[in-house]
Amino acid sequence: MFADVIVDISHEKLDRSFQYRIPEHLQPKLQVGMTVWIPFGTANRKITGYVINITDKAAFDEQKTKDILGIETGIETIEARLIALASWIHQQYGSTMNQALKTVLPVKAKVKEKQKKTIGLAVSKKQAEEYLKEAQKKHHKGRERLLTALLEEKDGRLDYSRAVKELQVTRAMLSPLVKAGILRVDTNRIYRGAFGEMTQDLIQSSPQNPQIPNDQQRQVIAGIRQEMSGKGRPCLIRGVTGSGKTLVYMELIHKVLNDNRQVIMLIPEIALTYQTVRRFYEYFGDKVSILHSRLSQGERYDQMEQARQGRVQVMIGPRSALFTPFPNLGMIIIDEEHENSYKSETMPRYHAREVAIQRAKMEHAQVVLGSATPSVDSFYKAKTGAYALFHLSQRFGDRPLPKVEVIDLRQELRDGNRSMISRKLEEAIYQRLARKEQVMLFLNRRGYAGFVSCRSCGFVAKCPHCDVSMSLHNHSRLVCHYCGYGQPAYEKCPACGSPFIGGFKAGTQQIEKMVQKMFPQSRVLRMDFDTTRQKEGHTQILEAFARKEADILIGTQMIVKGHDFPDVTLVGVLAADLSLNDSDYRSGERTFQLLTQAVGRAGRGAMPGEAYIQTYQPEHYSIQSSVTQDYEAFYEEEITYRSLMGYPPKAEMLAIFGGSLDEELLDKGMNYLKEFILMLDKKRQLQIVGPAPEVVGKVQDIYRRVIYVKYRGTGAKSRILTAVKDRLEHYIEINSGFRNIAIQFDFHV
DNA sequence: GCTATGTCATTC
DNA sequence: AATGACATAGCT
Repeated sequence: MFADVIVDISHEKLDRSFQYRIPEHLQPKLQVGMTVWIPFGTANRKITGYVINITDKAAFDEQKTKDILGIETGIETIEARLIALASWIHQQYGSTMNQALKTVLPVKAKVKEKQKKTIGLAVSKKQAEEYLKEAQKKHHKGRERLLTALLEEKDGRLDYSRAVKELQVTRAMLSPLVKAGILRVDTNRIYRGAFGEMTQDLIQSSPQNPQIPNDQQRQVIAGIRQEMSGKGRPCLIRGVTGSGKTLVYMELIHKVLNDNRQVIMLIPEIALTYQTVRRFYEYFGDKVSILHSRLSQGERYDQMEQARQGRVQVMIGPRSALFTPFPNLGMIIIDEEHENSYKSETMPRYHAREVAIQRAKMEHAQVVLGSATPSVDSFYKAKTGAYALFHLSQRFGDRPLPKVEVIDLRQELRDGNRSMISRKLEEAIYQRLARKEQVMLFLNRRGYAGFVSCRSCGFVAKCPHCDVSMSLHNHSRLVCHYCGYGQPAYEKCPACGSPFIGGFKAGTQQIEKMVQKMFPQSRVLRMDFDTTRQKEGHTQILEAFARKEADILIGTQMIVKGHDFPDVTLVGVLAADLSLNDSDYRSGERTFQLLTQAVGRAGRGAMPGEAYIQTYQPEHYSIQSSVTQDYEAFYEEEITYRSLMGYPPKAEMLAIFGGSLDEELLDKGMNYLKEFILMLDKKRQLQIVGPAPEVVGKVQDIYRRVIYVKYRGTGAKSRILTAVKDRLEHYIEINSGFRNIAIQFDFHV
């Protein structure tokens, strides 16, 4: 018998399985998913590996096949399923198997003591100085660098990895010195500190009487139960804000727990507030455990271990909670499923929603998605019957929606008001201040706002081929980040001739200054990256605002997610255009979601709320439908646009990112890739867009380019783009020209 | 011709 | 990632 083993060394060249013989005494015990000790390399050094397959067929020269040394115990069969999931992620998203394993098995960081290598002098300082002089005479530059550095250190020793990096010390220059007895290389183990303590105060809160679901909630619960015993499709709940999705989740969880199965509930990190957590503790007591980003590796492992041993049954947390090793997983809930924090931005670039659906399929569990503003992708799947769709339309206590008004900033300009705050909004803020109510001013900026627009008529410079906003480069050229199309910047608006055309600049700091000046007697808080840098800065500001230590809160995305402020009766969106004109085909979708959330912040308490949306494009459907809070209307417009332009979900799209220090090399490489895809695509089924500079074209001296490959038509049957990705990976591997280019793949389906 | 250093292929 | 084999530049 043989076992295919993945070695525990992260390097692309080792990112495949190696076959080992299973010694007879291990044959009854060894299973797929287990961790084993194996001899590796010419020196047969002892390392760990993961068994991903067991077979009786030799796939390698039997003469050279080595034996498995032993099984690493303490890691059970739940891992086997997770390793299978890692394998799916590896295939689907084109990461290395190791990267996939690392995301799926956080366990690995366990007690694995780190080894630290140091270089030290084996002779006295005086002698070392002699050697240094000798080295200088002989022009042994490497030795000179190393010896000088060692003599400068107090204790005469250097960190091995640092020496390699900073002094370019190589093995070749080190080994003769060690042999000659001048230097010594020592390895000593360093152990991790003890596990931190979990906050205990929550656990003390006693179970509360659960709320009773209303008719509509009961219907949804029954509907999902029915789907579970039938087709078991993923269920999407579209529930307007305040319709009580959480209660539905809790009831569903309760029923799954009764079947002796466990539940994973994903929520965006930012929504992981004390209130949410508390509510679950009150209902489920210590059956619930929470993962969050402030947990250390050890604490994280501790939580996972509790889940494995069945000491907790519900795991709540962000993306990474998806990989909780429950023995009998029954349900995965993804709240706020449209949030883009569910998308990983590092390899493997997986989407938690897709991985959740795959894991659920493999473990026969149910997926439940919930959102007030579902992603276009998910709603499309629900419309086409791939998902089951449910609605929650009744707001708690029949509270009315806030009154929403759109303010045309073009008109403001015509009337001579050139500030960022319209007269109407100014007036409304005055009223709230007088009534001692609170105001939130929202700047829906997202990263870079490099777009160009006309403040007089609302014209936005868009790419003629891709219909997304172009970005201004060096104040002189407009560039499309999808296809690379470029043109000189406008001096006058091509639509109305106005000279008021240019880049859009607006920062929270300027707004703060202006508001402070406009309302000198008011207390203003600002929340953005700068003010939340320090740990807990985030919650500190929100808590201060909740305690009414300020009248006006100014901020970006972070202020509109998840937090309830009962005394906020006015929300102002300062420039809806900022997210509307992201150079991305999803900017309309994101704007609708952000506006809906922002509007929902007004009037959460007893007093009715009001919202003002300022914009230069009042007629845009994303803005119009957020006024009426009409998701379906928005969806219909958006899906028409996606269909027309060939964007997901109406088409499949593969993004190929390239990064390199050498711009020329990068451009050459990316063009080669394009040629290669064209050559593969004999039937002309694919559309290749780019290469183009990424939105942020250069980061830390690394130039970045992107190519998009579109395939019109969707469905699991079409594995065309995956095939393209596999061929590209191979092509990149065998061509040495790509050695200094980092390539990443990302699917938009 | 020797030594220090760089580069490359190999790992079941 | 770590190792041994091989290549090459600069010295004696």
